[in-house]
Amino acid sequence: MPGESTFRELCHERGLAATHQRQVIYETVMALRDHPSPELIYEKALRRIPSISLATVYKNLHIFLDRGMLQEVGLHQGSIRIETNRKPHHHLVCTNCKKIWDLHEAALQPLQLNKKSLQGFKVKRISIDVLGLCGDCATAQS
Amino acid sequence: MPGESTFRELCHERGLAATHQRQVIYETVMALRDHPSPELIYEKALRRIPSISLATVYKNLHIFLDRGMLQEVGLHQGSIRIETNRKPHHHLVCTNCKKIWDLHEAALQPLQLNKKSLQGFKVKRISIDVLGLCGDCATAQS
DNA sequence: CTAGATGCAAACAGTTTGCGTCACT
DNA sequence: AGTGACGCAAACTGTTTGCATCTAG
Repeated sequence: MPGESTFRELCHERGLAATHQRQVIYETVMALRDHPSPELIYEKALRRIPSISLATVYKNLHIFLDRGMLQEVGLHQGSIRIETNRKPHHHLVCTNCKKIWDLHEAALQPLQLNKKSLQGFKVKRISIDVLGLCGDCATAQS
Repeated sequence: MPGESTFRELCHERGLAATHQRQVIYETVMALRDHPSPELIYEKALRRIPSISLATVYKNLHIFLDRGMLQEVGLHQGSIRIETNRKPHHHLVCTNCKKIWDLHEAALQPLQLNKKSLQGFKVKRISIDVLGLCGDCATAQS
């Protein structure tokens, strides 16, 4: 079972115990699409571990984010959102209805940073959000 | 008094009553630097209107954001943050200590969007966050 | 065996809402 | 005069914490 060994490795590399809850939370996120909230991840995980608690989901999501096993989407709307698209990409965010669409990286010209302005900052990734009105909201407002 | 007439105009153009509270909240934000939270804006506004309420600050910040009189920063850390830098710019965000620095637009090469991938989306602005470790956190972690 | 993980419930922080009163226009 | 804004307090939502119990290593 390659999936399981991969998860155990991910944990061991980081000094984390490979618990059942941890694995279910991780697999649950990996199986989702879009930008799920902790609450949604909790609901899905409940189906596999009826006794799992929301606090455990929160604790582990933070651990996964801190250790770089998961990424968070930058734009909030009241709750944390987890990135499930593992390909590099950015977001189209409707400022009216708050929906988020993925923009494949190729839709944006590659970005170059002026190293001098970074002043010792160690860049890990660049998050780009294109803000505006989606088709539906644009027509509704006009 | 040019400042006042500008604010009244801004309100009237949007069909908003130009109340004293509204003006103080707006001027308070304009006088701040960085990315103030509603709580901080409230504290500053209290000095000019001791009876102002936090709810009024929240209600008006949302109105200002909706009407495009103010902008919000994309990365959250538990509370909304208001943009006070009116020049186009982006952010350097430390994923460890959560501090935010402004990056003048010139530090990034201009970005071009592939129109085809936008599918009717009406772009208003592009928010870019460069995520990583700041100098202090990078040395502390190594 | 022991450090660290879990589950529960209570606590919190930030934000929103309902409603009676007040103030722009 | 009438619509919309204010201030207060209570309600909510999302998240975190403390602690007793359990489990992976």
